[in-house]
Amino acid sequence: LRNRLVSDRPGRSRITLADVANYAGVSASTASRALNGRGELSPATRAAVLEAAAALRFRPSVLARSLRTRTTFTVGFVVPDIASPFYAVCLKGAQGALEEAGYRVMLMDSEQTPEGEVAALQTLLAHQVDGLLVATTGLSTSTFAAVVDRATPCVFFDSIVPEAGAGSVTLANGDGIDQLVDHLVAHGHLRIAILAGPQSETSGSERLAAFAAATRRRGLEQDPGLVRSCRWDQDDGRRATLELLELARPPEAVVASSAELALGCLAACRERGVSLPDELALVSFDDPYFGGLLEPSLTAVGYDPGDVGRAAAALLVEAMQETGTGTRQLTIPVTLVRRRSCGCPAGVS
Amino acid sequence: LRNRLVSDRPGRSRITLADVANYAGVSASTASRALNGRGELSPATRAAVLEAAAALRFRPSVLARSLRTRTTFTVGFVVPDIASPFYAVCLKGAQGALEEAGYRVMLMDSEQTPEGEVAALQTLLAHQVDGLLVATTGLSTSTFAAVVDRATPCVFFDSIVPEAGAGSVTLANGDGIDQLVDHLVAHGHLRIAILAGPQSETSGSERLAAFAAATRRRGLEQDPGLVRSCRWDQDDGRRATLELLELARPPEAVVASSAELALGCLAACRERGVSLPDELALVSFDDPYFGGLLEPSLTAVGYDPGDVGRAAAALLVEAMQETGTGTRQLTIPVTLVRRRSCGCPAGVS
DNA sequence: TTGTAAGCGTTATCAC
DNA sequence: GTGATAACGCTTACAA
Repeated sequence: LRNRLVSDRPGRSRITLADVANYAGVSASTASRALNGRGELSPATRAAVLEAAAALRFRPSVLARSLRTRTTFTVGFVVPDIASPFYAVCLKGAQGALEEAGYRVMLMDSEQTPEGEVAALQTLLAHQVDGLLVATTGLSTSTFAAVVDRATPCVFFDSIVPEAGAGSVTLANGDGIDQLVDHLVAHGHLRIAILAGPQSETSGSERLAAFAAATRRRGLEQDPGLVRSCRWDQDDGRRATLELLELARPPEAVVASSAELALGCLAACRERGVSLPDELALVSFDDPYFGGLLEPSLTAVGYDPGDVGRAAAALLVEAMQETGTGTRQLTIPVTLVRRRSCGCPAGVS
Repeated sequence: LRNRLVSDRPGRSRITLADVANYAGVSASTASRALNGRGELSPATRAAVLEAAAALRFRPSVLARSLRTRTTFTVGFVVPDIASPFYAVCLKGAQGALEEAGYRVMLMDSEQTPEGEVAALQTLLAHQVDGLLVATTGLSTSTFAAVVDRATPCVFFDSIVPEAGAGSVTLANGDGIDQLVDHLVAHGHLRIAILAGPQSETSGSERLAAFAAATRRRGLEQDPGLVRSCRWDQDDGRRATLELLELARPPEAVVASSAELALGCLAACRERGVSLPDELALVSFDDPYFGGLLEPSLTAVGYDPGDVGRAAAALLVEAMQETGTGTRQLTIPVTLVRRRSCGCPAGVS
């Protein structure tokens, strides 16, 4: 095992396994085995290779390895809008869990459109990602199937494609809305409006459906004018609230389907001089981290979006490792945080 | 050019260029040329290849291509905490600009530690990213140089490594702090404290330095006890504020170096029953999107973090395409938004 | 225990 | 114009 000089590498950009092997005086395959701890080989050779690799500061080419092994240890992450705190925190949770399992994440933003989402999935598949984590904007089962082959496991979170993927993680949308409506009823409200999100997304439609069911069950007023479906953005919430306030008979209370929509509602009320919670009660699905510092402080059902990301990542890792496990559905629970926007006195929570 | 039957593909996972060539009745090299529009070839062959590719739903292997061409069209994005709205929005801006230029982004979270950052950079380099976008936690020039080879262009944003990289994008930290201090002085405050961020990061140290210079220039009180350096988290801001409030002579006003720190200050004041802005004035570097809805609404210098990401991405794309351009420094301007936490009357802005 | 050789799916350099 | 052929840097039978 003589260390050959590491000469004749003119401008060659990268140190390769061959260089290491050469330096250690062994063949490339032996070097590979030593580095990966596969196969039996003499402690001496192993040590020599390891030393060579260290001396040369060898960094294996992930590309070459992936091409050969047909696995990239990369997962694709697709969300409608990464600037949204919810998705950003999901991403952080997922990234942490994936990193721990040895996976890297490639991020794509679908810009809230199905076309963007399809493009994102195609790009990711062209990169041969080992798995997919997606919060869909509402792809159909058939569209999804046409784009993503069965071989690449996919876990949906927040918003799902029916009968597709290796699993899904969603929030307890129904339970959360129930708690919100119940709480408003406890405050004596009978005429409650909802700021609903996009109906193409699971969390939009499930929350609206739960609202309809809950208000019916409670015998509350059923006025179609009280249901406003819009996108998740703050300004959409603002506009929808403005419309509600202009109704001949405005609502007594509003359920916002997300923190952004609640903020929009707050903004609209401030604009119109409507005082919360006296003239209008407000509760929200999503408890933003500054919820307690708003005026009035926000009553909401909360949860940790990081849990959603972590759970989805865990499911995906499982699906990527064990082949052909049945699809699993997880639900992340939510809990009510009572503050002042609903009409509760200060200092309750 | 007879279309050969596409048979004998048993369980072969992927459709390759060879399949397309075979289907079109040409060689792999011709197929490659047709698909990439390189070299001259007869319109008929080109059409045949394109048709074959479409018929077979051919998706070239990015891996193989990258291995061969030595370019991945992937850039690495490293931030201390992707759950932070600032970085999330930067990411979105950068991602959009990069996507447009044909690049994908691989995300790494350094978890606010130098070790995490080094590991992230190494992973990214092992993936042969074409470029790097990093918000450093404060790596030294030498550490950075030891990890990242000169061949991979790197653009820093928000926080930089001195004398390294192909460029940088920072906020107008000095100007922003000046505006904040000037405004508090205009309100008549002489004893002003600062909630400073980590001094290892550019935006932490520049803001503190600017604060020291501005207060000195204005002849304000220079009390070391009024300077609190901590991490960016809300709870750190809360704790630091609590300490300030317990001083024998508490400050009349506070400059928070970030939105998170301002929220922490708000929380601390609420806890202690200190009323803003009467007992303590507060201004902040960073205008969070809900700044107008807080109680009191927050006076702050604002900017669009997306601009930071977009600018950094533009610089990087330039650096990746033209070789050896000199390093460029960009500064994103900030503007003062007057609301109520500073002592201004309602409805100013 | 170690080496040889084939191959992963492309692109590039030559000939023809 | 088009087709062999040789890399790109790695892993893995199969031999030795």
